[in-house]
Amino acid sequence: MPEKSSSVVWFRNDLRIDDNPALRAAIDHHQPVVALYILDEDPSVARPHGGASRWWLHHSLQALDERLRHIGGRLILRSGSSAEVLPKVIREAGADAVFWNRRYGRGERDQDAALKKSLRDEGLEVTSFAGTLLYEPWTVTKDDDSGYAVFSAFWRAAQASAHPREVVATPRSLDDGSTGLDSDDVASWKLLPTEPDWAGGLAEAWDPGEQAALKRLREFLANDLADYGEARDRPAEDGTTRLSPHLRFGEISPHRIWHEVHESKVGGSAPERLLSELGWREFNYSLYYRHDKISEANIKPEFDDFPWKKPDPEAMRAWQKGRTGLPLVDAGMRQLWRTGWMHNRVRMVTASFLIKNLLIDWREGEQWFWDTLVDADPANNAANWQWVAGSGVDAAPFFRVFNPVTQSKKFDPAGAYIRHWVEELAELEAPAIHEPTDALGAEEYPEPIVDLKKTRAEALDAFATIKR
DNA sequence: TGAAATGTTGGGGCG
DNA sequence: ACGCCCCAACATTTC
Repeated sequence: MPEKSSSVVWFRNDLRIDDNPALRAAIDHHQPVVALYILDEDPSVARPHGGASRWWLHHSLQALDERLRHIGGRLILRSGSSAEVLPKVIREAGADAVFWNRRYGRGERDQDAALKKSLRDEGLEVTSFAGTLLYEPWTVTKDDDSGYAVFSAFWRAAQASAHPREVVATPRSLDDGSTGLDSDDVASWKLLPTEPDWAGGLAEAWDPGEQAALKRLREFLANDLADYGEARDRPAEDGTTRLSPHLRFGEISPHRIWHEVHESKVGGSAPERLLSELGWREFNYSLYYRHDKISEANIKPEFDDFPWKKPDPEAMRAWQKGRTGLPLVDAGMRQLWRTGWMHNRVRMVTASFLIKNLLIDWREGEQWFWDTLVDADPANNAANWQWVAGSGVDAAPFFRVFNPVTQSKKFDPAGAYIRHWVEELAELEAPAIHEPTDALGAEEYPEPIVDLKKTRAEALDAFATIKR
């Protein structure tokens, strides 16, 4: 072992140098430092990234490398099984310590635990940190150690349990320990689409990386937080934080957001409202922690008998491409396809439409979102789909069926969101645009592919068959 | 973080 | 002034 031994910081879902406890600990106590990211596509460890997420990951890794170079380091890229690659890099670097921020899926925890044990057995120092969640899922429990099944009780208990830790300072410099280590070229990972290259809209809409994330947070706090409570529901406005993909890849930490919201001068209920959205993220992770198969298995087992419609590729394709004839649904699905993101309210409407008007299994919708969302998150995406389906924990009751026309009149009254995303309807004015069926000028726009009233009734009948 | 059906109330038009 | 009807507005129930 070399005289001056180094440490490895294993980056996973924490692609930032700000408020990164693992990186901070390595720099403070164990220089020189090797920064490592491993592309491990073994599905038994973690769900492989979908297409839009791969695009984001490519740029996020480049951004992290830049940030590390800025402070004197660089990011080493390797691919393969983490269980083999991590020990290999440790040997090559002659490191005797490893630092990482924790992951929460079953396969991830198993892998991390096994690595921690085997590396410690070899005499290495291995330390893990809370970098991704405000509250570790095993710390927010009821008296019998089980997890909470109701969001409000969960969030109350979490907030009462402790304040989230302080943010740790952005390192100004590091002593790079990667000399002589090979790194893959990120381009060789082929994370970007080739043909067709559908990423143009993503590049227009997004700027991956922690600097853009911090900038957006500051802008939001200065300009948008005050009106968040109302504006967040109107998809035509930029009333939401749009931090979701940055959070997904850990380009910003929830701790950073939590503390800056608390320090903001904005009064009223908006700050609390925003924090409760972070709370839903924590809640979803606590469900994921206890239900590893959350994207595959109904949490409520009675939904296993739900009479979903036989596979209907035509309806599925109409939904995916935004050709359902329901303007708000189509606007949302096109925003998703073009930008890799959809406004939260419209996610609820489009999901409700797929599940309850088309009677298509929520898992098909969840998979589509997984492939097309830049913020596709193993906990949030699945838990939110189960929320809409009614099969989840503290989910919306199944009979809560969104009417896409009513929702559109209520939350996009002027039709600005629809007009922006559905070109065929761009000439239509407000009342007509919500139900353009016989409106003049709605060229080439499809008739609704289903009768809302009829399919709603059918969904309720279907649900009645699985009720005790 | 729902919508539709059903029930209730009260004001206004009208004979 | 009264009864009757209509209907909007709101409340409650149901899915």
